[in-house]
Amino acid sequence: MTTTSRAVPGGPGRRPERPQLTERQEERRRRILKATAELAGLGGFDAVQMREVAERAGVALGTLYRYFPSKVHLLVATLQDQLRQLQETLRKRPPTAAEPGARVAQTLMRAFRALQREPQLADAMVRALIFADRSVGPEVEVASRLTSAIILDAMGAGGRPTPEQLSVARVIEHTWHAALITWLSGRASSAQVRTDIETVCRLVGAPADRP
Amino acid sequence: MTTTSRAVPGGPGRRPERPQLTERQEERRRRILKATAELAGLGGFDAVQMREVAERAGVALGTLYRYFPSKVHLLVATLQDQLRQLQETLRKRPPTAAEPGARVAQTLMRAFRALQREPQLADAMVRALIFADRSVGPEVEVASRLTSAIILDAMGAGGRPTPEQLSVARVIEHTWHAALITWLSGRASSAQVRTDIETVCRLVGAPADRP
DNA sequence: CGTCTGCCTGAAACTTGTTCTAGATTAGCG
DNA sequence: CGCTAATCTAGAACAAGTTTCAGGCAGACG
Repeated sequence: MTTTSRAVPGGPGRRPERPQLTERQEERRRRILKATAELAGLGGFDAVQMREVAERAGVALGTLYRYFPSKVHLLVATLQDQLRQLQETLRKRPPTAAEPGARVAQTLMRAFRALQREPQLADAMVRALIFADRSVGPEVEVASRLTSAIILDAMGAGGRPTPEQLSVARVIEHTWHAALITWLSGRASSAQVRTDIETVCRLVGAPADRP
Repeated sequence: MTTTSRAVPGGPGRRPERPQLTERQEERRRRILKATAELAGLGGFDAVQMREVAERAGVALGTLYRYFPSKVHLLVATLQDQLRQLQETLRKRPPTAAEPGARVAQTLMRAFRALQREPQLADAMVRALIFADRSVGPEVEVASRLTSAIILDAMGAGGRPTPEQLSVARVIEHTWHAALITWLSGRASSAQVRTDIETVCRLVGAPADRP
């Protein structure tokens, strides 16, 4: 048993994230993520069962685990996908409000409406994100960075945000996640979520350049 | 199979929370929670294994499940215990700062230091809290209410808080939970947690009577 | 073309949360 | 005390995440 360092498709190469993937491998990966999103959309976190994902994606169970080392990894990767899509959409149609705080609120409410259309998918992704332990650290970090970037963009702090702006964005991101959790677990209405989002955006002001 | 409504010790009686419990039963319940806290303190969420808890508590597995219908229920009950203890402590030594925001920050930092002493226990309880699904709704609600009460107390809104104060407390509670999560999953340092707490308390001001 | 290495498959095994069953114990109660 | 229903115990059984293993296939390289 030498230092095998079993070559995971998802990456021994450290930096290049996901190094060179064969065409067929890229294809497999896509099928896995598609199957995951389908099942998640159907029944949430619990409905994403690894055997079922593997079957739908037409890969062996072992292969699924080679691409994504755990169910949480798989779902966080799915979240990354969705966040990137959202980022695309926002780039095309940015929020229109004048105040930074209002723009952030507008952006998050848009995202929230999208999640409301697929509450089960939202459940799967968010639960995975917050349940993730240290072993998923890097992947969660990527998702978190995407979220922060979306918020900072809405704040108008696109390029080089100040430390203060970063702190504010963190607080907003935290509130966003926690509000989603309470909504998903049925302890808060969607109206309550809206209130929470508006409250935090209003209170912290999401200032673009305030000293 | 009639409408058995299997009489769980934890309560068919709805309101009285946990109705009349025999001495022996109360004793069992204590042993279970003790074993849970021990295991959790040792290795966090994953180390709390139902068989092991049952064995340490000296009860059968079936009994454990009769008292706490799932691992998450068990850990949320443990959290409730700890929160009540914290509340006691705070009643004896309330925060000293003059500003409401500062008092909240002081209170939360005190709680955070306590958690830092038992990071694994914190891991188990917090992960359970946020991972809880609808079936744990009532228990999570209790824990959430305890947390809110602690924050509102620190704000000086003890008796009858205004809607604005409730919103603010919600945002603070959300940030608190989310900050803990990022700390527990190793994506934020304890210094970062302190910053987040101070940021949200400062930004929202935790106003005691502001219109 | 043949071989070699690494990826993929199918299937079984293992782990841990959860459920179920049969029998022993206990708590209430007449 | 003796009866009844509820509770507890020991242990098997089941479900889903994860690991492992033997063998097949494919592309790289000589």
